[in-house]
Amino acid sequence: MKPYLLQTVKTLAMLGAMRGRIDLSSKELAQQMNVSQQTASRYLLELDKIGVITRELGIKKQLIHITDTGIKLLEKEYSEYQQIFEVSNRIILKGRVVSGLGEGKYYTEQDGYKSQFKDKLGFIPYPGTLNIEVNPIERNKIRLLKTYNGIAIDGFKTESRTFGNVKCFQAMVNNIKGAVILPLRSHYSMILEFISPVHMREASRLKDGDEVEVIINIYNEDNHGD
Amino acid sequence: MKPYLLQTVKTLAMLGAMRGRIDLSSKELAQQMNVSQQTASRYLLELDKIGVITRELGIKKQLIHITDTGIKLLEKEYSEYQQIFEVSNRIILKGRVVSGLGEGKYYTEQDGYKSQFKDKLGFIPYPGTLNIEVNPIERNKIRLLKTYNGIAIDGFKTESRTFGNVKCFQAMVNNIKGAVILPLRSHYSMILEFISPVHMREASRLKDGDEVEVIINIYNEDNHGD
DNA sequence: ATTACTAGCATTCGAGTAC
DNA sequence: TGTACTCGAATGCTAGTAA
Repeated sequence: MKPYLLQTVKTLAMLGAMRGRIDLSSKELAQQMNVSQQTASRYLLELDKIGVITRELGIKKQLIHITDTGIKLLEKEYSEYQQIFEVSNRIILKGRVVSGLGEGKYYTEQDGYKSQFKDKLGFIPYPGTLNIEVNPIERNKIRLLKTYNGIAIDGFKTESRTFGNVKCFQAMVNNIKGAVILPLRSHYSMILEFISPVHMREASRLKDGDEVEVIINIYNEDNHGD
Repeated sequence: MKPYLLQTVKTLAMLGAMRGRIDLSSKELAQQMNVSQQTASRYLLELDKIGVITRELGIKKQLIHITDTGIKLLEKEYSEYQQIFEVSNRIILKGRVVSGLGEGKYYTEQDGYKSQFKDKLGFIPYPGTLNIEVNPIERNKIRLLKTYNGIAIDGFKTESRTFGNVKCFQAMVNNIKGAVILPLRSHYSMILEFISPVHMREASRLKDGDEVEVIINIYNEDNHGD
């Protein structure tokens, strides 16, 4: 979608073309958008061609109506602005399912962690984590996520070794509730580890390379750490 | 504002550049926007030039942050989408009662305004205005409000000075009918001034810091100004 | 009145490439 | 790696104008 066409549909919507047909000449649209009459005319032709609006040419102006395709376009744009301004208590990011080294299973089976997961998250995770390689462009969101306190899971010691502190955030993948786990001290990683009461790869039919959306709950904005 | 630049700022905002600096290369932005690296680089240069973003060039990527100017741009766009989807003949917003500088009393006592209030609003306001500091998250609604014509109150001159044009909207606070007043030419303000036939602080037992809801009547959608 | 074509100018694009 | 310049091609713009 060309940006100027999107702006045109938006302008039409603001003039009421989403709710019904509006009487509009290319000259009027041109004035509204600060372009020439010819350009406005071309915009309308292009939008018509790609099925975003319907037109009926009258003897004078034209009757313009935004189609469902056009409405979907606007809704998508609107929801993106909502994400920018309103949905600040959660972070949404996309990534791909990848295979880990089996470490996730080892960690989630430790009683020291398991009991805390049950107490603080309300579920005992299925052994193993779903590793999600976050889309490179969204790694800034991981950095942002790390500034929130989240749910603290304390480290502990066993006879053989030490397990470090981690923090969790309630999260959702493919409509299944769970949590993402972040090690407190770690190098910068683009892999998110997701745990849930069920076996994700089975319940959600996920395999390596599948793209998933992770919705992470960060509770509130005052929850900043560090 | 060129449409493609607006889209660029929106993309940056979705990547978190409104909340803080984000690490981003022109190549990554290019992928996100489906343009070439060169074009993305130019977009960033243009946005920097017009003061919409700030950049810090690092050894690798660049640190990008959206300025207040850029945020205002996005807010304007967002409020226009709200207008499209939230069809309503009124704007509801919340704020807190704050103290003014006594100016409200001075203005509401001017005969030049008083007579027009009586004619056009149907009441003579109690001397003084109830100043309401609008909840920051709802400041976009004020911008939206400003795009409506409202009820025009003409400016006038006295021997000593000039009083500017203002516009009003019928409004309600704590179930008491009155109007909000907006100066026609003014910098961006988060303070709404509410007038009514009665002394609001007394009739409604309001004091500084109290939260109030303001319901503003904008009549109809064709009532746009400018 | 309109819409919208054509022609030519202006802007924008991306490949190549310097740094 | 990066950023960002040059420059030819592609796209977009408007004036003139036909219908």
